[in-house]
Amino acid sequence: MAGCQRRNTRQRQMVLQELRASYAHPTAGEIYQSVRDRLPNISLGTVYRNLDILLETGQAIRLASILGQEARYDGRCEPHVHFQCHECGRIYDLNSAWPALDDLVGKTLEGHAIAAFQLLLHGTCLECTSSNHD
Amino acid sequence: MAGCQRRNTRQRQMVLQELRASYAHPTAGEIYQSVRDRLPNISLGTVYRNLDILLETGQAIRLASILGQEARYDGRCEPHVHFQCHECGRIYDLNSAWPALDDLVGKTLEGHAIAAFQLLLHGTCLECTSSNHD
DNA sequence: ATCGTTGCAAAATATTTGCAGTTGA
DNA sequence: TCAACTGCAAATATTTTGCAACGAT
Repeated sequence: MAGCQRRNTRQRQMVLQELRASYAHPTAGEIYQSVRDRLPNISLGTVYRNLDILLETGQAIRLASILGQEARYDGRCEPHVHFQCHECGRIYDLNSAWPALDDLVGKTLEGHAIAAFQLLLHGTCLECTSSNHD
Repeated sequence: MAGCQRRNTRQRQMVLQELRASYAHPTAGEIYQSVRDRLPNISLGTVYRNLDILLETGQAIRLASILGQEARYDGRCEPHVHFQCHECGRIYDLNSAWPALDDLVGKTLEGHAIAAFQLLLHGTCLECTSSNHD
């Protein structure tokens, strides 16, 4: 399956478009719901299969979430840092630069060759902090 | 459930003991298998319920895994860095110090208050690199 | 025409929960 | 005692897969 000639199907286009349009780091189920507006017959299985292909081809990233167990996906592929709020569960992209982390890629640490990283910060997000003051 | 008087049951003791004894960042199912050697009647539901309590009381950490979908748990609670091998899936503790990260805790970044972090590096581990050379 | 892809439904995997009985403090 | 806890089994949630039909190239 890995070295085959991929086809550019409408289903795959829509999943990728949804991933790129959403800043919400959607789950497979959320992508499924959104895409159904335009492709009412798409199935959840197809969403999962396309997400796997997008991961394989480097067009998406699978996010490990500390909270919950549903995987989340991100169409932004440059290494970057995420913040997850432990009150509302939302995941935010952080735009600060992390030179120390970027430099790690390609190096070896304690014998292990580092190919990529994921830094997930968590705490209380701006919106939840504000609403806690109400 | 959060503010109640916890009981120190044998089941909870065993789950915690297993977490602290294992460097393998076990899944709930793996903990269940190990604990069954000493408590043959323990149920998987009890393992999950006790893991939740240990997370709540700060005696364990739930690891976000990039690979796979099963949650992994760690009895080491100081913030530290993990490395996951994308060939064998194993998770290793890294013992290097990360002052820049430790300093983040308690600060605010882009409006979000940071309480903790999880840095997960991935790539090929020492063992897989060696066996690739066979 | 070929073969990657799809929809569907069932299976597999992972986690949570209701309940009646048990047990630690 | 008695509320927290347990085992069990059923329910939920999440992801994967088999298969026959479909459709991009």
